[in-house]
Amino acid sequence: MDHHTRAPTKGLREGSPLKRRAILDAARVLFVAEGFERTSVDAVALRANVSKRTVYDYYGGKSTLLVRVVEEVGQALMDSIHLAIRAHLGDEASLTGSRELEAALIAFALQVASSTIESSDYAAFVKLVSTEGSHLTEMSGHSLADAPENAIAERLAYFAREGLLEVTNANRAADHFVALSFALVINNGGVFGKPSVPDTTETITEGVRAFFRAYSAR
Amino acid sequence: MDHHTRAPTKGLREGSPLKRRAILDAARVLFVAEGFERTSVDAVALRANVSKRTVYDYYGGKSTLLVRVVEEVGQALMDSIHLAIRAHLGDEASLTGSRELEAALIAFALQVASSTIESSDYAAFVKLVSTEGSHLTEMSGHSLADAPENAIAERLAYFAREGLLEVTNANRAADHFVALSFALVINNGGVFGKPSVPDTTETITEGVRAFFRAYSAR
DNA sequence: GTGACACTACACCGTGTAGTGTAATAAATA
DNA sequence: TATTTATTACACTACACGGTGTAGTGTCAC
Repeated sequence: MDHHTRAPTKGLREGSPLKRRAILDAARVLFVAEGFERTSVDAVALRANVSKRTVYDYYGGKSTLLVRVVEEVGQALMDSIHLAIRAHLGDEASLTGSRELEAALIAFALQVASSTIESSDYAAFVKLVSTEGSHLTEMSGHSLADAPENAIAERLAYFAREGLLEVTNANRAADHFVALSFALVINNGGVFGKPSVPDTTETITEGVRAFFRAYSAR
Repeated sequence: MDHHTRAPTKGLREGSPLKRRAILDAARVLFVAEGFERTSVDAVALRANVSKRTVYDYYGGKSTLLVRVVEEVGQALMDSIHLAIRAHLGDEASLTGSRELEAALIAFALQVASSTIESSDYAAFVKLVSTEGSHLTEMSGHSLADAPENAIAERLAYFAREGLLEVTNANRAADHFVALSFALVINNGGVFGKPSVPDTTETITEGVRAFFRAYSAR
């Protein structure tokens, strides 16, 4: 894993890793909870038990703080997905039958959902990115956007090659998979912000089942 | 800023319907394009060719303006959906075969998408609501949230009764329908804000096809 | 001690912006 | 024409917030 190693802005202080963490954590929580615009730098400093000046000395300003937060959470999501793929959808997995594959897909989606989405209001974070994303033109890791879906698409193509799925367009299939599982959990029950909060496990399970009905090789 | 929030119908001026429209239209366009926070009341007044004072005389303030905009667009969406349902999924429609139903579902989704979603960046509007929605606790018409999905669920249940679909939970099926069609168009290609902009028609068509594969009675 | 450094506390600036008060003016109405 | 009403133009308040400069304090190494 390559780290920054770069000088994005000048005259920043290195400081203690603990304070860096505290600031970044505070920023993430507040951005997610209140939104980027509504979160003041003072509030971040207060929550991190750090002076406002230190926030500016560590990170260059509010916008860079947002960039760092997005980078970090995006990376966490990607790691989580790759981990879950290795755990349930790897090449060596003995997914010989249709039932096994369905179960594996469900397990995969459940693991990703529980490890990242549910924790710390990941849902709100995605909204944050898609909303405040206009401030993120300078995202170093655009990999954030494509990587997850690409990874899933690659696996689906693999299972298609194995004769377990019927997939003509892997990327679209991946979009459908995400739409039926994670997306449903994130914006709860549809695009029109419903208030109902059904069981995440059930939502994911049924979503993946529907995906499987649509894409399994008969 | 924690003052009042209470003066919905008190001391407001009636004024001319034209100016009301102009103000509301300007607010809608700017809120959608720039976001609620980033839009100043001055900008709204400027765009509506009206003095800022008039904006405050007509509507009570910025937040009420947002509420009115959300109410209106939500209503437009609902009307559009009901219209499309009547046009393609009505009881009297001669949907005897499986192929006809699939085609009708596609036509329905395409009509809703083209009449509301594409026009005037409805996508951005949905994001606006889901983001600034915390300011909308006092939404008079909560019908905005439930109605669309409920209407779709009702139709799906009907087709299930007719033996054309296999649906155990109509509401969940409706969620899946929306997720595979409108939601995919709105947040383009997945939850992780992809930059790609494929054809809306193709996205909708393929999404509904996938839905049909998952829910058609074999 | 002395210096180098990290950090805080705090005052401060500039700016953007919600919201109000009011005088002047245009338009409708009597 | 006189009066009332709608609307504008504009000044003005209040305030939140991003960002900076700086004085002072604690800490550690030499």
